[in-house]
Amino acid sequence: MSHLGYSCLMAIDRDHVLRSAAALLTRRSTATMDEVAKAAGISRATLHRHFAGRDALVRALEQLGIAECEGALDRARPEEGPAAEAVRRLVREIQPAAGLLSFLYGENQLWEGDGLNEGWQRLDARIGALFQRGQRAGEFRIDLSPVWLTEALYGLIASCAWATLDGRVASRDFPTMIAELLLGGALRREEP
Amino acid sequence: MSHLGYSCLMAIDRDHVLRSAAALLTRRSTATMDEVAKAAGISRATLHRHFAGRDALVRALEQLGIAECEGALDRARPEEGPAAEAVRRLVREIQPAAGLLSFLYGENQLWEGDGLNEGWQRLDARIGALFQRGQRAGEFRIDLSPVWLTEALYGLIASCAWATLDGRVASRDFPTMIAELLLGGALRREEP
DNA sequence: CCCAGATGAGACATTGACGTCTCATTCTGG
DNA sequence: CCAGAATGAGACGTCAATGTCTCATCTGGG
Repeated sequence: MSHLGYSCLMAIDRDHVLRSAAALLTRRSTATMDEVAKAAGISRATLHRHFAGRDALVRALEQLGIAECEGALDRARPEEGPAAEAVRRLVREIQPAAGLLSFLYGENQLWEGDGLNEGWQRLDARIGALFQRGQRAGEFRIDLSPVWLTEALYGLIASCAWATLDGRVASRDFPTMIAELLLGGALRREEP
Repeated sequence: MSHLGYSCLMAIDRDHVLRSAAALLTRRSTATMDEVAKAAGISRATLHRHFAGRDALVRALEQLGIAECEGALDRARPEEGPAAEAVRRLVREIQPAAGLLSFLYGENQLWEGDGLNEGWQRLDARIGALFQRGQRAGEFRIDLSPVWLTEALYGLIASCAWATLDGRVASRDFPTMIAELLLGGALRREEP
């Protein structure tokens, strides 16, 4: 029956190819299929055996990004403890996927059609619920909607990932910069 | 001598074409030269008489974006009064250019080469100076660098412009959402 | 050893966007 | 009204990326 599917060898390779592509496209989102193949250390023919075309590759990266986000969200335990601490945990857990996310964020092809992947909606709902929980608990202000806070979180992640690649922000500061700005803002807190 | 240049008529048209292109590319950043021409109500031939090619068009849009930002910065009087108020004025003044900026923000072609337009460096310096002024005055916290605050401002503008296009954020809330999040953060302030 | 599956290298056609060109038509200022 | 400038429509040619195909080679399990 093996003529119908792929051997187990291709499964592990596929993941490696996917991650190489993510790393490359994070830097140069317009990279050629040729460059993607080279970056993964395989030939263009083999790349096409894994992914039917560029579109399929981008869709697979989208799935990977969604899966990484959901994993990060799971590990962050968003229902547990103060909402602010949960946000800090989430940002910390999501950092490894930030590059991939910033690539996907700029891939308009994923957003303009009506075929919006429901994975993003699930994520939006879960992150929005976290912010809402913080509002209900009196931790977060209520004049910024959960939807906007979620959107702003994505935007800050993409910004910081890009600034990190350019060396304008140190990689080790990533979680602090995002979480502190998102939670506390630029204004200095009153002394207690 | 008119065979060497263009009549004054093309000058006003050029601006109209530029703004039509900005409006279209804000929505579909991969729009064709054909679509750009149609959106401006002119033929592709005429579009090429104004801009040598797609690259020239993008560069012209970059110049327009820089000019709009510098104008907004001038009108916001960043040296005047409390830094937080200056930031609020800046965000309000920059809103009309937000769509164009979010397009430019995603145009990697502008950033990856070493031919970075010095206009952006001027803007970075001016906005960074505003945040630094706030830090020196004790208004802003010092654990978030001016460079990062500037980057975050760009990111929030792009996020909010995009969310506005999709109807997830109301256009009239744009200045408040950005300025309040950037300045105050999501955490509820202590009652004084 | 042998063979099926996987790979690499490369040729090939296709496609979509781009840039250039021509020519008839329209507009405009004198 | 008229000459020159500007425009629209469209026909090309070009080019880079893509997707498909073939064939020689490699590899690992039986």
